[in-house]
Amino acid sequence: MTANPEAPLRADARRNRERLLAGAAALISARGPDVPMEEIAQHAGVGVGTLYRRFPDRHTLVRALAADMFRRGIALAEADPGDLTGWDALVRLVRFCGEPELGALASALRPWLAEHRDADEELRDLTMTWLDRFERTVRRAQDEGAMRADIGGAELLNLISLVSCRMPELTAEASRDATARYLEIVLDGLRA
Amino acid sequence: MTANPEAPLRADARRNRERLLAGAAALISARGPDVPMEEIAQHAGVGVGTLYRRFPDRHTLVRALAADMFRRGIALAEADPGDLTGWDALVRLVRFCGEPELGALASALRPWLAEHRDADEELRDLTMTWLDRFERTVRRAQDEGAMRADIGGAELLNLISLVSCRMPELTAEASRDATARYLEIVLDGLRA
DNA sequence: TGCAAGTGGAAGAATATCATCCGTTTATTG
DNA sequence: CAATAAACGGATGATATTCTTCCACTTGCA
Repeated sequence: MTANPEAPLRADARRNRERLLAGAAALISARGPDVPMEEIAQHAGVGVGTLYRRFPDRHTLVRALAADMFRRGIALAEADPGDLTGWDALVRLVRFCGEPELGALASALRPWLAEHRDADEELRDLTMTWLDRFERTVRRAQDEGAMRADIGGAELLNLISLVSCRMPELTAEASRDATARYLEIVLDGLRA
Repeated sequence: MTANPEAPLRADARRNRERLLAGAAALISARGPDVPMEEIAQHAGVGVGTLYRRFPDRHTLVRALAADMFRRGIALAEADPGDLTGWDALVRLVRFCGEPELGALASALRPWLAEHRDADEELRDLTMTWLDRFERTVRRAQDEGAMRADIGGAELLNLISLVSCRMPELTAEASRDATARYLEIVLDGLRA
């Protein structure tokens, strides 16, 4: 019990933590941030006790998911290979938002984020960084004249997140396919 | 107590019934089909007792909302003034789906409908009629060569409903405006 | 092999929602 | 203007759901 709070986790514990995060992301994408903690645990194949040891309450868990999501988006935006036009970089980014692990989760967390972002400095920072990276790409595409100028990055992001939501009445693959198709239409609508 | 179950309602009762339906539509659009019955009653300015007398359970209430919604959509599609091109008729229809009373409600009820439609003949009929009217317009626009041919009516309807959802973090008007803007982008993306 | 770290899941507490019931109020009718 | 049936409100007890803790048992690791 000398327990350093930052002590490295035992191997099995780390594995379970990953399973919990992945399972929670999938479940929350489909059913919103309020799915019972017990289901999240079951879905990850662990007991509730384990879930609560790793994430003392729902807020901590959801927060971790949101932070992860932003970091992946930011990383992708910053990994832009320099040889793309602004438009192509935007297409790349938008298509990536169609991936369930990013788009469907973002979609499910949108109301939760709107409510909790302001009270949490790290989340606020991540949001702003992500938005900034996205807007930068949008502006490049607009400056090239490839994209319509009457919509901003924040708004476009919102539209994408609406279209990327997991549709629970469809299978996971069908939902993902539908999202991809819808995003192509939106992209066509964005052309100048 | 000879009560004919079809007896005409007293004037105040009919008024309250309307208020309940309108309030429930708004509330459910914003927060889904599971909002507490008590809130629905409060929002309409009546007691729960009154709500339960008019709609013996939640299913009956939601069903009434859904049926109403379909009927309004069908009526609009059938009221198509003959002098429009297929494309213009489609635009008219899609824009109307942006109205909160139709689009946001449809959006909120989508999962509920997917689950309950099959067990309810009248709902199934209404769904099919509405879909048929919509598809007819879509096909007209496609036959004219004005609209891309790689998306069907059902799919387009689904896309519209995603974009038309009420965004609870925005005011009602802001949400409606955003939807309208998004629909214009989608419409541009639909052009052949 | 020893033991601290990790685990599962039963169980009690806390909360939220349902749905009924009945004393009171109101519209309607003659 | 009464008389009366219809409608109303909202307190209330029943139910269901979800949270969170706790501890006897298991397991990775030095």
